[in-house]
Amino acid sequence: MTSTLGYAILTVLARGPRSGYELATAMGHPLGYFWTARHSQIHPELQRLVAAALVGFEQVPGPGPQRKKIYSITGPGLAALREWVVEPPQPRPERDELVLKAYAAWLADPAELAKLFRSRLEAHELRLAAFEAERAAFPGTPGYGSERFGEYATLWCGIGYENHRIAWCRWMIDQLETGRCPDQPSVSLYPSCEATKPSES
Amino acid sequence: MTSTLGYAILTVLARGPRSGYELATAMGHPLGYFWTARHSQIHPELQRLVAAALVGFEQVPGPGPQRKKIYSITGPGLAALREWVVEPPQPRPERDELVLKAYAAWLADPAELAKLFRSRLEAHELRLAAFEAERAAFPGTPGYGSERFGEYATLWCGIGYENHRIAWCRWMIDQLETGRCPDQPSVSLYPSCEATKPSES
DNA sequence: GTCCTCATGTAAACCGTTACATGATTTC
DNA sequence: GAAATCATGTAACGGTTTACATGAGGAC
Repeated sequence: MTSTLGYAILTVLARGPRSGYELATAMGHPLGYFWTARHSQIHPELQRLVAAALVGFEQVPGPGPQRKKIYSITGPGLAALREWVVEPPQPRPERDELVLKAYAAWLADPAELAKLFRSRLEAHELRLAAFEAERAAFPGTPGYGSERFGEYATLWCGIGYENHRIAWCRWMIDQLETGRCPDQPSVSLYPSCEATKPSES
Repeated sequence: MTSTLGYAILTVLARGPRSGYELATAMGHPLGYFWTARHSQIHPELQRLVAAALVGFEQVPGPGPQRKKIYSITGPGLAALREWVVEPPQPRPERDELVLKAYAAWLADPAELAKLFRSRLEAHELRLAAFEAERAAFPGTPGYGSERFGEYATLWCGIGYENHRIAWCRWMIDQLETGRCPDQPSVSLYPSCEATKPSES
């Protein structure tokens, strides 16, 4: 029983031996799009994985008196990873601040909020373009037994997600820019002296 | 400067006064789809919000010697909330265990993994149906000045997300069930005695 | 009488981020 | 010589979950 971070590390190590530093940089691309960790989290976790014999390491003398450790997955580590992959993930609570802001949109200045969503839209469009370019680099769909299948599958997911977000941002911007503003409900404030409060628009 | 949880609470309180208990249950539906918190987190946060004068409360004697507190948003609280809504959200690192498992799919038994994705697909289809039913209950698109616009906008986002997930799960299942399994790359194990290791399929 | 809902809190543990701390190698 | 990169760790802090703790009211 390891934490999900442990399995994320094992997932990378199954692709080949890495140093702690390389693992930390691997948490950037493409892994960083669905799992991240800083080196300050990775090094202690590696120590735990070594203690659990899921991972081993070799001291590699780099140029000079460098104490570089190259970690590899062990047989038991690979077995644990294989088991974990097909287990249902424990549901994590969703926390999406942008959606929360959308939920509170009725309180905001629509022009200001549209500006925020336009900037988010741009970011999603940029990321989509990068993902599309990456997918174009694949000759075809890799088979599931191939290491590259994972990359392709997560890329597929990322492209779908970005498209969904782009559509939503566009819809939000459209609503905020061209939408009518029919009813302005009241906010009941504390101290509860005034029952209704007209909008300051 | 409050935490996002504080703004989530203010977002709910802007819709009307609530007790701490009601706030905790409000973190179920629909808020729970994009922000959650337990009562053990809500009560201390309410104390902080009261200390910051963003929120006030009235002791309401329920039936019997009940010490129930009804919280309301204050003028400064509403002002802070309005400012927060249009500020760009700080980017949170994505952590999606299912996508991580997809990244490690090449190690797994495809039939077992397909089973997992079928169960996830079912869950997304159920949630989509619930969302669609909710959207059908709206007479039309609420204007952005309406309190209900937030509900509609987040529902829109949720429906788009579920559709995206459903498409991805279906693609994954299709790949795992009908896909070919051409190349089986090796895993370099520790101790590094064997360079290649054929698959146990 | 027992269980469920309403109601409010605290404490311990865990996960993750930021900051602190060190030091060699390479590039400009 | 300064800065960037490679390299490994620890400490403090903040946010979140789980568990502990209590108690009234209503339904069965």
